[in-house]
Amino acid sequence: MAATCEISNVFSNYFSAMYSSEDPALASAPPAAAFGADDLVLTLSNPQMPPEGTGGSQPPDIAPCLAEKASWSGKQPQLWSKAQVLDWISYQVEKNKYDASAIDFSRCDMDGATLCNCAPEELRLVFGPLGDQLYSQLWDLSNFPDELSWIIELLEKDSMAFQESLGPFDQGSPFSQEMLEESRQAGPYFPGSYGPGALSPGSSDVSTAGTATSQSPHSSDSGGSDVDLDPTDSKLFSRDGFPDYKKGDPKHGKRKRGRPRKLSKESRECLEGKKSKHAPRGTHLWEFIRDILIHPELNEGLMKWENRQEGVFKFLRSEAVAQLWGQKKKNSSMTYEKLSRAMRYYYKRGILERVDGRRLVYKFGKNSSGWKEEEAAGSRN
DNA sequence: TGCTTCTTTCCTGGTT
DNA sequence: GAACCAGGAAAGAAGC
Repeated sequence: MAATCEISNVFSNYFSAMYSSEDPALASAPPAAAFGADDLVLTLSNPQMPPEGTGGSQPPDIAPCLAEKASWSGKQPQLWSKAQVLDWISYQVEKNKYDASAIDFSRCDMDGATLCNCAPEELRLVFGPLGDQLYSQLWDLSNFPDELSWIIELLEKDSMAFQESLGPFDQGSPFSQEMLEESRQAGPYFPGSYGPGALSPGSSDVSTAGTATSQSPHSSDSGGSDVDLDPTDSKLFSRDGFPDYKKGDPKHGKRKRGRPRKLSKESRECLEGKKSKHAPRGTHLWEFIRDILIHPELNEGLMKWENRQEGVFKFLRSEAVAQLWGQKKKNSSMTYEKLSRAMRYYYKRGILERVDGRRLVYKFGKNSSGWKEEEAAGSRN
């Protein structure tokens, strides 16, 4: 199915963007590259906001609430007016604390389409060092929201079919429903907008390499070795409103045990948008894991089946999966160690079974469902 | 309000 | 020594 292939490619890009900390281009890149991924994640969580809150000095849980909706946000850069282009440039200048005097404003009189057609060199000429940053941001704005919207559309259908096939048991497939629910708000849906009109990541000196190249996670992973995110490198998920105390703060000694206190109800509503009072719980780790596994076209390089019939699977990029889980649970400090602890609790409940002697390998138990081929197949028809 | 479930976090010790 | 695994303990979040 062609759509499946495209989803695969898109998610490869998406995951590469999120987990490409080992990408030399990204590793050596200035903060610009990191901003791209950061913005992407933030955009997913707070689509109604500009990629980053404009209230720089506000506390993280308040700032997004007060941020004024930018005129350019939620709109394809290609469609920006001249005024919106200027607005966006101002925003970037302010965000990066950039010296605006270095910008040749006489050459900024362009609309979005013109801006998008600029090569990185041209942007650098006009905006100086900020040019690379702008190019990177433009790439993200031009591509990711649309790609995700498109995936979301498809997965939503997939998820609905899956739930129908499973009946009442599986209300709330976390990967394909809740995650999509969160991601759906990423922005307006522009069918086919990442075609030829979009910025190309293929440019030679792409400072955006970290966010834009479509290097498959497989490429450096021949099965088993962990090419994971550094667990401490939580920048990707650092600005979606988590209280700072969640990150181990050496200045304040050890953290208390147990789950950190959540944001106030008001702050949460502000961050997440007004949701129904009784959102279904539905987000179970094992379901999340299962959904990654039964969507092989989406989980490239994250996990794999060792024995589909037996329900045996293996983590290939354990920390990446943990980060994804953490992102879903709005917990930037999630690690594979914590995730695996939760996994081990499933042994007692028969949701998972031990696989002795094999690292990173687990097996679905008799109390899990939805992973068997016939069940999963039902979700695709 | 209290109980229960499901994590999340921290920790120690063992294994690979 | 690093990464992973196992499991105890404590605690938060959310549903009932």
